[in-house]
Amino acid sequence: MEPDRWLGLDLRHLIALKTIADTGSFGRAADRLGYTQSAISQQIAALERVVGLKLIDRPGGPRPISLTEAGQILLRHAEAIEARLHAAKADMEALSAGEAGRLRVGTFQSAGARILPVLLRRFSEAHPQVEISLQESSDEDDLLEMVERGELDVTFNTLPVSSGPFETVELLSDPYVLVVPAGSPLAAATRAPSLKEITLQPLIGFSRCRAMDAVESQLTSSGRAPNIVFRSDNNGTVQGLVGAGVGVSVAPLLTVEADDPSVVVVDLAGRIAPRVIGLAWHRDRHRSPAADAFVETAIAVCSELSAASAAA
Amino acid sequence: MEPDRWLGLDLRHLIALKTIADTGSFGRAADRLGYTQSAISQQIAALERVVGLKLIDRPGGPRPISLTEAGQILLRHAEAIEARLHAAKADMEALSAGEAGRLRVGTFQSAGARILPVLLRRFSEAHPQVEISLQESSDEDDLLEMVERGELDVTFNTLPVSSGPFETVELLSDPYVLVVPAGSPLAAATRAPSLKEITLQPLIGFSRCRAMDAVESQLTSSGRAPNIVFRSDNNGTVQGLVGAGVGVSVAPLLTVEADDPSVVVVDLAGRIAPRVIGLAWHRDRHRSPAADAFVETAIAVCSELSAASAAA
DNA sequence: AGCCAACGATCAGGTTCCATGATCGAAGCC
DNA sequence: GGCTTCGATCATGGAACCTGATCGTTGGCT
Repeated sequence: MEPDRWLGLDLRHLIALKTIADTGSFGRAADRLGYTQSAISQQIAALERVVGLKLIDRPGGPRPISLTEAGQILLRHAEAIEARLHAAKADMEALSAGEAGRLRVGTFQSAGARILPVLLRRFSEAHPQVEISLQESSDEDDLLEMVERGELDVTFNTLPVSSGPFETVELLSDPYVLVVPAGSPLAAATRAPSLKEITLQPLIGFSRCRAMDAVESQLTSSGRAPNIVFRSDNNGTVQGLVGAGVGVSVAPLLTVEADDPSVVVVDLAGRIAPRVIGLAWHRDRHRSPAADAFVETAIAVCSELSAASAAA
Repeated sequence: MEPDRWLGLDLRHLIALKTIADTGSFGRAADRLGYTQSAISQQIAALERVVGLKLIDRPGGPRPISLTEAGQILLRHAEAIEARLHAAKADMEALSAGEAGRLRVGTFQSAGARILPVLLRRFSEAHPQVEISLQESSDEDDLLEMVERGELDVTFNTLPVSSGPFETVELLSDPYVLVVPAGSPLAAATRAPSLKEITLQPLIGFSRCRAMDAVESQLTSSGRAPNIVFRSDNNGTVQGLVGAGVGVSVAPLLTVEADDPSVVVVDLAGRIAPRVIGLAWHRDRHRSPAADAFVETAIAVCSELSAASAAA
């Protein structure tokens, strides 16, 4: 049996290829990786011998290098192998931490505000030895990238998630409502405002994210782009500006403080598709018993939250 | 920036882990890989230092070794990384072959008999420089494994395919029919026989495969297991035995030689779900222009076959 | 044309790690 | 106790990675 030279391939050579592609030069890749340019040159030469193809065009002199087609194709594989290695590393670290280990959870504000308090209390009662660490971002795709790099074990996200090595479970549907200042003509209306009517108002929006883009896309399909006058990451800020009369807001129901007398919440009667909140984790990773339990608890909590809001 | 010791991980060490798991001992893994037992011992020790966990329990003396939980989890990652490397290797080899290269296609008999002649003629007229190499198997999952290992570029298969890193496209629906001996009472019946009636007959079956299992499962759901008296890989054999009066056969329409006067083809009126034939390829692999063209041509050919059989 | 800068390739040599072959330690069996 | 089976460890040679110096190519400027 002849040894397969591919098995002798050095993972560091794949990382060198990736860093060259990223930085655009052998020298800058060497700086970033803490090698000399000579080492990088030799690594790529070794990789080319394994692969049997030229991976990088070197025109000579000060002209910039470029990846060949083979180089570009191999780069995709290199990135996937690196990601898989991150997943393996994350699994080993989680196992090292053991049953009393940490569960690293990603969250964004509106999911955090309503689901997490109940969920964390319920979960911690059942698993007091498990430490939860939370990472918040206003960008769901940021959280997914962290899951992919093994930096988070599980994250809240809006579904469907961006494509990638993820598995998800749906937790709840969160309908969009129109938040208007108390005393606004829209507050007294007896029917849901049309999308076009909403676009005629100054709009207080949330920071750009996949869910927000979907809302704005739906508003735009009414024939007029929404007039966003302000964006914030912060639920309270958005609602405060509405109450102060600066504008109205299309907001997920979960983000709205219902007791606030300065605003009125107007049902949109399904004119905007509801936001679906779920949990996502890395498809390739081993699921620890703690992660399993966290997901199960989240499903139960949100089922109760949904039932409670259907009864109200 | 501290170098990540995971990047120094040697792929051969992952393969050692996999082979130990497979063979159940360091010594046999060494034999299989062409190393000494000492090398294997040191490879696993090095891997355990990288990972930070014990991967294999060595009870000592002649007692068998076993993988720890960490070992089992890492094994899954090792297998995925190896598969990805195979995909990369296959892509590089395909690129080496260039535009005039080979396209390795997997097929099974019934797809082969009816689709391939037209398809190959059409494709070769349009791409005379591309050499097609065919690999036939009666087991669709066998073909999928070869796609996964990079040994095939694309394969015919019944959909949906087994889970794995595949992408598929649907080509056509192939209804199951009952093939009975000419002169059989079932040949003269004016309505489609029930599944139970079919299970009362001696049945000539095809070799076990996912599609065949699905048929047998549907027959069994009528309350009685099918009475399989003979199995064959070969369409002609099956039909010959039916014509000789040995039994009847539930066969995909595409496999049936319609001109044979010794048998009668009975429509089953949808009592058995039709077999869906498609093409599958490796999700992680680069798709060559030749592979793209082959898929497009297959779609066109099968669209015409379906239209022709709807008109007949 | 000569000089300089930017860039990657190659060389010589030191260090690290992989693999072999021999030996040791553990455990079961007769 | 002796033998067998099995993996660990040791000593050593060879291969490959990495550094630092030098070489070759190219473009731009004077």
